[in-house]
Amino acid sequence: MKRSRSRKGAPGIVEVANRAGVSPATVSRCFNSPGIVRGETRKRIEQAAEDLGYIRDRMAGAMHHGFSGTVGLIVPTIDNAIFAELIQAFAARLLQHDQTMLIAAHGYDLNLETAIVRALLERRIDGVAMVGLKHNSAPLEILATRHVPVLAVWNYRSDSSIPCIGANNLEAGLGVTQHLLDMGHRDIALVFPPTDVNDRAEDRLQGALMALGCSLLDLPANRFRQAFYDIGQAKAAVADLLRQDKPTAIVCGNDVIAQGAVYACQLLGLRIPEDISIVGIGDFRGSAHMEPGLTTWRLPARRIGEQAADMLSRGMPFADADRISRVQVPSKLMERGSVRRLA
Amino acid sequence: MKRSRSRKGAPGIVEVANRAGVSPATVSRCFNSPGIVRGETRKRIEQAAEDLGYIRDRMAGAMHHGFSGTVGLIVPTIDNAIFAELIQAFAARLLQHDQTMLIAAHGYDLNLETAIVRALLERRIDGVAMVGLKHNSAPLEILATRHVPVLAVWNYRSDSSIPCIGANNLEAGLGVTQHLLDMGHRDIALVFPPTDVNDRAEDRLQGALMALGCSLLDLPANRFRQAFYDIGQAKAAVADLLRQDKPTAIVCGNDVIAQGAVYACQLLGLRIPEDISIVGIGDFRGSAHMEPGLTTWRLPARRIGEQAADMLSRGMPFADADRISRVQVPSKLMERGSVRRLA
DNA sequence: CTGCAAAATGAAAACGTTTGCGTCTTTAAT
DNA sequence: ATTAAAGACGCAAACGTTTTCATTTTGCAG
Repeated sequence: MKRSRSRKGAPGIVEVANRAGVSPATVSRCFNSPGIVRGETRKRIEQAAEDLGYIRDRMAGAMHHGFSGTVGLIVPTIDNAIFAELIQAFAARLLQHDQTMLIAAHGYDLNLETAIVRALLERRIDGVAMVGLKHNSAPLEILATRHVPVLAVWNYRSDSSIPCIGANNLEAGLGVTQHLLDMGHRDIALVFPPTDVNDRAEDRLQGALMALGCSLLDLPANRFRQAFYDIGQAKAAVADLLRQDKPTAIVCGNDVIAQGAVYACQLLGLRIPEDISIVGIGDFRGSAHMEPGLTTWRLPARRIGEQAADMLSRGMPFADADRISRVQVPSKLMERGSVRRLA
Repeated sequence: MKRSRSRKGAPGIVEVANRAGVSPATVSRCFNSPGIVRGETRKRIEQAAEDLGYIRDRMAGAMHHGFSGTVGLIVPTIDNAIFAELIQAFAARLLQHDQTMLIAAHGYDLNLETAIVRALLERRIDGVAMVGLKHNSAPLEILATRHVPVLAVWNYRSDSSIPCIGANNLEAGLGVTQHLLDMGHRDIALVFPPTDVNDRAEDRLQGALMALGCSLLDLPANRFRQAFYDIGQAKAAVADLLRQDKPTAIVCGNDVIAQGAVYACQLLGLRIPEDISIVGIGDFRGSAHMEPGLTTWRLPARRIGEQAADMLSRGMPFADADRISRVQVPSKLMERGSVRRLA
């Protein structure tokens, strides 16, 4: 039934060894610690490997020392501008470290994470990066049991229970809202996604409310809207918001929502920033080129991705029992044209 | 130096076997062909596996039958809306088949593909999907030698040399341009990326020229611009184009370029579609919600991704020497508001 | 030359599964 | 009840590396 793959044309380490006139052990050493084989021998081996088109089998190797050279990345979604830059940077940097990336998306369904973690573990990943600090305990426990390093990316909290690298999202929410206040805005609406499974949004919202000096409940009904990270949905939500009495500015949970907000304004014939100001969070690809350019909070996705890859590639001495390593990457306001200064 | 991972807490198949009072062989069978073990025995084994938190090691298994349960996906870029939907769909469907995805991007540098293919092969992928029909021979040969199934995704050509699944990009380029002609436009400009390493763009451009009934050389200097798939670059290119004598419509190589074109128009104060019409290709996430909605050619990314995953998961009997399977998925014009009918 | 430490290499035992080939039960047919 | 066929299961040999330990070679000082 299951026809076993005839690895006919694929030479193994022993074929290389034979051709080079050495033992398989030496060939293995030649690849893993080139320093300990004699120069001339190494030349011969490399030549033989080259001739035969040898490609090592890391799985076989992984059976011994347990390292597969592959790490996992778990994101809420790929189908979206949000994590694109992160994923790309992570993958690219990993490749430089001679590692590869196994990626999976759970679509903001944290329960799916358990299945995903299992699937990754079956492939013996050396470590895993997962977006966000909020996770079910099940997958975390499984990973802990196997001693697989876990790194939370994207968000930073000084009191996170797992190692993390990311920006301070509270600061982001606070920052953009404060900017609006600084520009003289007093009537500000908020458009955010549900925060129950999204700690990034949770922190941003909290930061925004902190700047506003009030709680969500204090907010007038028409100064808050919920929308997933989806342009169409955000557009609809904002359009609905704007059809009633308008605020002078809108804080969007991220740039995707901001994009939807911009479309909503265009739909209603409102000019930005003359009629209404908009700020986003994230500074995704393209946000700078919008008309007007979107004022937003820059989250250094590329840097986070690269550094996460570095951390996971190294011996990764983070989370050594008592000391959890937490890295906060700097983020900052990008002032562009979508905010108007009020008298 | 390299502290070997103490897989202390990780039970193997033999621990499960002991606890269930059977041999490892039976446990293995219980997972791979549940049908051939007695119901009562199976229950006991499953219980034991559950208790111990057993997670099978597919690498060990892969050493025998050669299948790792992982397939590769090679795309030009992740950092972009273009392939996001494809990647997401591919990964999600793969997960349903109990497979995982190893992904890598080459950034439109085909030479990098060889290194990527090697990296994937070292992990013993069961198959690989790569965007596009144009590839160097080196990676293709390595894959062929190893009998690893290859599937080109995204573009379709009836005469492709490797199995493929995708839309007919020539038809796409032809279709949007013809639509413009049908709407009365006669002065049309083209904005496309370099076509030397991008067969999708190549086909689209050819289709557009076909509709126009001329070659690229016949085109007036100010009716063609080159821009990579980057919003900022496209915006600049189109703005440059529009500052001189304006065409009545622009055909964009894809929706990313179209987005840049829209921003360029907004920058110059041109209204769409009153002052100028714009069409894209791709129908990416968000294109439908723009103001006005972008008229574009819908490439069913989700469907391509899912079907590609299905093909690669099955025994994949495509490319059986003489018979190369080529799947063309239907694509179509999405008429929205960015094109104006001319008198 | 001789002898010895250091360096280079080889032999073989892992690693955790799968699977072909037997053996021992069942079940069903006579 | 007897026997054959089918069904369950166990044994042990793979799979392609890495790594420990032992052995051989090399370099060098005496």
